[in-house]
Amino acid sequence: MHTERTPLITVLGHTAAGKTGFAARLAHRLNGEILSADSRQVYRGMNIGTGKDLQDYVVDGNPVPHHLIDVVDAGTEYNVYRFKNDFLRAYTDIRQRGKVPVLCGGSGLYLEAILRDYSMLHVPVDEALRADLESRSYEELKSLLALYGPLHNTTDTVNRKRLVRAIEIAMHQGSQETEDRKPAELDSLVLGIRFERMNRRDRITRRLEQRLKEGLVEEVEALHRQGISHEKLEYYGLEYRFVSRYLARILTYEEMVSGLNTAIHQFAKRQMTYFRGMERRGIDIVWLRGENPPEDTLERAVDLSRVLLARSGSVI
RNA sequence: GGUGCCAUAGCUCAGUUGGUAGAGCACAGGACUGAAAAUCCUGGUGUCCCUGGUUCGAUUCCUGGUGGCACCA
Repeated sequence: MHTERTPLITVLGHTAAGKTGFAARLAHRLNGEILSADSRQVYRGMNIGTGKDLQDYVVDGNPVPHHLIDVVDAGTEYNVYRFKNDFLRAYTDIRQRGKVPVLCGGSGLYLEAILRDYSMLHVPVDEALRADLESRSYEELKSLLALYGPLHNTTDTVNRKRLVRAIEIAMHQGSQETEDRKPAELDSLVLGIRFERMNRRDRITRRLEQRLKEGLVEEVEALHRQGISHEKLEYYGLEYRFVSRYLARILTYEEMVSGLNTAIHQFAKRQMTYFRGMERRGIDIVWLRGENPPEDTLERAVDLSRVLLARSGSVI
């Protein structure tokens, strides 16, 4: 049995780099389809705040098919495990139809889960276990997790919630054989779009102003009216967190805008740190300057993609 | 115009009984496998408003400016 290498083109970059429009144009040229790698855009009804620019998927009047957007209801939970499963299903589907898969997004963990093929088993919530762990102290939970060997995830011990989940996963893995699936190895091209720091900040600030004009506050208000609590809105992204605090009168309008702007700048910086980390862990990223003429950048990306597709025997 | 108070990091402010200074936020770097736009770690970036004086030494005390705030006219 030979190991087949299947192609995957990835477009990543910090927020407000114009990834979506770029990936859509690239996919359009390559007869491809987009797989979103955005941990926020999976939620239905969260549009302005997650930057779900659906019009960007239309290139010269032609809609480019996209996946992994609007896959769950707002207010429910989603995570990297579910993302990986959803990705594999969509990816297989795209390949079977002979299309070129283009992964596009800025959620570093989600991207890396695909590009480095994280192994993740299905581990259901164990209510009995959780109830049992409820009474344990933080230190007790920590030593309990330590019984299962070295930490798989170094951020497992940052709080109780993560500790409990880590123990749940560790116990589950101990109780069953390690998964022996052999995923098709990816033949990967990773393109990264980045702007210089000052330009990145300008773009973020301008886009935030734009989103406020488009009705960001009203969107969050509507979600809250539908029954998503302020407490929950804290976890659906920066826009929802800050606007929710404004609606709850914890922040003034001015504090909300400036605080949100700052938080997005910090997030973009963290994204870049994550991407550098991915490079250190062995993922090659071809960086494209956002400041360059878009046509030149697109042609370069098309050329690089064709080399990859020819190598993997795909016809375009 | 008079009197009083204030002036220290990008911002808000501590502090130095005279030995050139430190918090929060901002900012920078890093970590990252089931909430990842999450969570966490590290780092002080400075004409201490200007001028003259006292002093071995002044951001600190004193003189005179400048700017701000308050009160009185």
